[in-house]
Amino acid sequence: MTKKELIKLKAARLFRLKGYKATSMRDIAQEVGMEAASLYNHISNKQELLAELMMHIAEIFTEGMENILQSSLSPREKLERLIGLHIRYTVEKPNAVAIITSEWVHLEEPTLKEYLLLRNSYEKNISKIIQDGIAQKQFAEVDLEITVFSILSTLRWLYSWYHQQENINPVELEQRMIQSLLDGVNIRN
Amino acid sequence: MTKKELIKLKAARLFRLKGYKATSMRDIAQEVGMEAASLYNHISNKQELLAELMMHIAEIFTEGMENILQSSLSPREKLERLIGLHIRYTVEKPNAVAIITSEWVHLEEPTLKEYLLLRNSYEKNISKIIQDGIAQKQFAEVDLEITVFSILSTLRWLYSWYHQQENINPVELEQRMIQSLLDGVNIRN
DNA sequence: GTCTATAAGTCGATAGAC
DNA sequence: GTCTATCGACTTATAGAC
Repeated sequence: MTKKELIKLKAARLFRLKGYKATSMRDIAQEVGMEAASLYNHISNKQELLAELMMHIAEIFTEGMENILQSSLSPREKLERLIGLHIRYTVEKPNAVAIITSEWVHLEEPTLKEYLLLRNSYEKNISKIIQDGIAQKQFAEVDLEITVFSILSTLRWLYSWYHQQENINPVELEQRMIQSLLDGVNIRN
Repeated sequence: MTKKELIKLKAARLFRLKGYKATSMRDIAQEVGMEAASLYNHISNKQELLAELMMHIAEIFTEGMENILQSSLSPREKLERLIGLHIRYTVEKPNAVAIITSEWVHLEEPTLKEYLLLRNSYEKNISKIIQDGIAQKQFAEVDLEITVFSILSTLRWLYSWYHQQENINPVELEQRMIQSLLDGVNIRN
């Protein structure tokens, strides 16, 4: 791991715990074990840290979504994969997931615009999957807007719930979440 | 409206838009139409603004919950009332609802402890309602933890979705949300 | 009750020695 | 590549004139 990667790792944890604005370069430096001035030999400024952390995880989710969309899975299976995607990265990179959910307001232009573009298209893609599922009669005729919002809220804020659950198995969690979220969407028998 | 109420009103909007840490006393003063120093004739410090805004809305939700619990409604009706409660205050006080959801991390002790106490008991009460509904066979045997988390996520983050919907009728929204959230919980026919 | 002036501290970021 | 020293701007909050 390079020094820059270490700095980003420590910054991510602090941004998550205290928020971007409340985290100082001195805070980050202390975690890394150097003086604040030395950070600037590895990064150009504080905003760069936020931008790189955010765009990296945003691109991971975007790629995950593209893989799901390009597959020949059914809408139900696509939704299951999407839930799996969120659980995997919530467990693997909880800090990054927390930051992308809560700290994006502190992004400056032009990165803010780039992020919002990815975010919008991500939401539209979820909407499309559910719409397809309804059209193919795999899902009940639910309220599209509210269902998308509800699923997205649950997936986005999973990190805040997950980190206080200690002995939970990610694989088991995935099964429980799939069942819980899809039973509200799934066609009744 | 007193000057203090006006200050809290303007502060709430800025805390929501920019976050507590990124909002300066000068920002608030400018919105109110006075100098930053003059604010201190009406409030004692910045943290007091956050604490009063947060605890006021927290108590509103706590009282709403108590009214629901003390009623003789069925679990399903209680959950419907709870959804109505969140929609009402999301529409009436979107800034306060946003702040309680996103800015509570910046609360200082002892208010932080008080807030977390209310928050914990609120979550336990939702859990109790759903548990009762399952016991009375009004709800399906859903995964309790995940269902509570999912409903709470959806209700808490409603403000972020609502403020970008322009022509939505709160009464209609309530019906749509009740249907959407409860169909995932409700027993299948 | 509002203002100007300012205290006392923190912020992000840079300069330059080593 | 890390340090010390420091700049200049900004922060919350107070003192005191009016």
